[in-house]
Amino acid sequence: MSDLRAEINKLHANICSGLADPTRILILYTLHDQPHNVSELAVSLELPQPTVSRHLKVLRERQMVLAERDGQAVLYSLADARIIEAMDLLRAVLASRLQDQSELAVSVSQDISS
Amino acid sequence: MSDLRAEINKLHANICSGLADPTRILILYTLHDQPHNVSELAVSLELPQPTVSRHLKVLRERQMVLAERDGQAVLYSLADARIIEAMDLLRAVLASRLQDQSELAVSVSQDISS
DNA sequence: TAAACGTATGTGCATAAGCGCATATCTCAA
DNA sequence: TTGAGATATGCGCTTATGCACATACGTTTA
Repeated sequence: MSDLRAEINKLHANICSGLADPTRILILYTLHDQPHNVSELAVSLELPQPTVSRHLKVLRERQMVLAERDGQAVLYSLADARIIEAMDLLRAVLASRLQDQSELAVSVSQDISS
Repeated sequence: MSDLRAEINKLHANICSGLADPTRILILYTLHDQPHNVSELAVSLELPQPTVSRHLKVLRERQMVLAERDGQAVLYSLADARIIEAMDLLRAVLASRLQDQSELAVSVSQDISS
């Protein structure tokens, strides 16, 4: 494989690792609703402010969110709505998986009781 | 937030962490072309067989690939094409980002030379 | 300029991830 | 049933990630 492709895959993996945390997923969906500053997020997500700030740093470094100063606060917003689209697709994959499993569970319990 | 939502976000993050590695991205795109067994992947990706096997385990645990025995070999295939759709969307996000940066680079160099 | 507010980061710690190597396990054929 | 091929895993190591706490930094207002 070419070095260029390898480099692109690294960047791609880097974006994906931005998604690979439940708190950051929550932050991204929250910012998709509307922009928020750090302390708003900390309150509504019931997390310590430094924790939120650190997660936002991860997302900012990957340019998945935009940061804009607003007085003493910093307003964060989603950088690209396609990130949400991608997450929704993965949620759909997850939903199918869970449905398969629950159907399997039902058929197993029917099998046991017959 | 409800515990259920938190649990779903954990599962969601778990799937995303399956994508958060350049080698696994490569494997997923390769399996999207067509199913392959482990040693085929190891040869074509130029990686040690144990490395490929371990990455496949990660993907298998998350039910992102399917494994089917085929004689002595194990044939792996992509479990859900929407995984590729999601990755393509994230690649598009990445492409936009890189394009913005290159445009910025051009405008900076024009600015310097003027 | 000092105090107050909002945000970011340094530090220490615990846990998880990735890799290379050797080796165990499974499957088929002789 | 033994050997060869294909796949999976145990082990040791290094690096990366997430968190809590304290604290530093930046901005506004008094």
